[in-house]
Amino acid sequence: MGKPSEQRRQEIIDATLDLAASLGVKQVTTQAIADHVGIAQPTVFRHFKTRDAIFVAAISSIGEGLFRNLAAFFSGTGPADERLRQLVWAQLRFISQNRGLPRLLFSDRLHLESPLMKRAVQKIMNGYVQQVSRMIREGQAAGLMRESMDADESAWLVAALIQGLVMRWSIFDFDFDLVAQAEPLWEFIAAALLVERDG
Amino acid sequence: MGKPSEQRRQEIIDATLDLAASLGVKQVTTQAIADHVGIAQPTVFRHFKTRDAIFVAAISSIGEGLFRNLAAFFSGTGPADERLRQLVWAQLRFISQNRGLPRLLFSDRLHLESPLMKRAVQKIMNGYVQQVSRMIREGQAAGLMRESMDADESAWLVAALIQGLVMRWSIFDFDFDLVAQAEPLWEFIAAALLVERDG
DNA sequence: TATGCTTGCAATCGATTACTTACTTTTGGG
DNA sequence: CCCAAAAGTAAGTAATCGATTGCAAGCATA
Repeated sequence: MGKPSEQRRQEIIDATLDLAASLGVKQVTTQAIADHVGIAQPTVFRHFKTRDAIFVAAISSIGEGLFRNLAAFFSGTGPADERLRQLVWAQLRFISQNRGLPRLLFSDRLHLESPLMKRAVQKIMNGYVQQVSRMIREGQAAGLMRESMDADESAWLVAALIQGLVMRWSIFDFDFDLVAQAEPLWEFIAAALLVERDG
Repeated sequence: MGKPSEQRRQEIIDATLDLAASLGVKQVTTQAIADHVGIAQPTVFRHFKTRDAIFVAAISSIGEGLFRNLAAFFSGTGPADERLRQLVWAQLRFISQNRGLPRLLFSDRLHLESPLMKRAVQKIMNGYVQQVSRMIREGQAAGLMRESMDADESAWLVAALIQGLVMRWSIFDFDFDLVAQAEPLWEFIAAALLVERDG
């Protein structure tokens, strides 16, 4: 018997994300995954029923990683505006170190072929926006953020800003420092959401 | 001899965009294009050297359509803030009527397989951002927009907002009215960019 | 009418790839 | 120590798809 199944599953998921980051989703064939893990191609199907199931698991895995990375800011104790600011930085840091994420996000496999993958992403996005919306309402209650902005809509737009930025990063071949964009990004968000202080 | 080449080329491009909108990029096989146009599959290669060249032409075609649609707002004569506001509406209207665009934008073919397609998109994005940046500088000069915001960075972030919104639209299966999102989107942009008026 | 270019198609090639089958090896519990 | 179950593989299947080839038909020009 080879390695225990759970360990192999994770190896296959990691290989999938590695390969997606460096080669793109389409190049992540079951053969490529097998080579990367160091097993035979049919063995992949011992652990996942279909290729699609691998991608769904990979999305979930990276989504969990993201939430683990951001949990401290979602439920921290400091002022909401500062937590949101740090969240932006942490998120860009995480994405810049997990390039498989944009590759999966911007794949037609996700957008049309695989309803399961899409549902996994929808779940992650909904969870994310819910947390950010809560932070904004906290900020509003504390008098730090404008009451005039709708918290839910604003949370979606914060998510959209980051996704759009990541999309630009992907289209321009990862050729600028994503984390360095956190500053102008935060300036924009702050200008939109925070109440005006001093003049 | 059949139809003149230019006409066939456009038919092939239109078929590509139609099919991409309804089926996704991967499903746009040369056979599917041929069926949709009503010609044989090898005939497609009489008009385009490779499948990739079809997508590049399709991107360029839709990019030209976008600029034709937005040109009036880029170079209009009214106040910059009002023109930017109308630009947002016009752009969302255009995209909602050209669903092939998000399908192409969020395809792995674009993001990794086809450097030519990517370059075409980069060119469109650069042109778009340049125009928006110019509008923002106009608004700043007219005292309508905050001098504290960098025009170029802000223009990229406006583009990111729209792209992120469109991405959500695509991931959620086009199941909400994109144009209806123009209002909260503009509220966010206005809060970030415009100077505070009345209290 | 002869010539040459363009558009068109049927047939097919060559390569790729997800997945299956039939079989072997390894492991761990009783 | 045995043996059932899990993990592994080699070989093959079936289907897809981009691209090529060889040839026919139409139109323009000389």
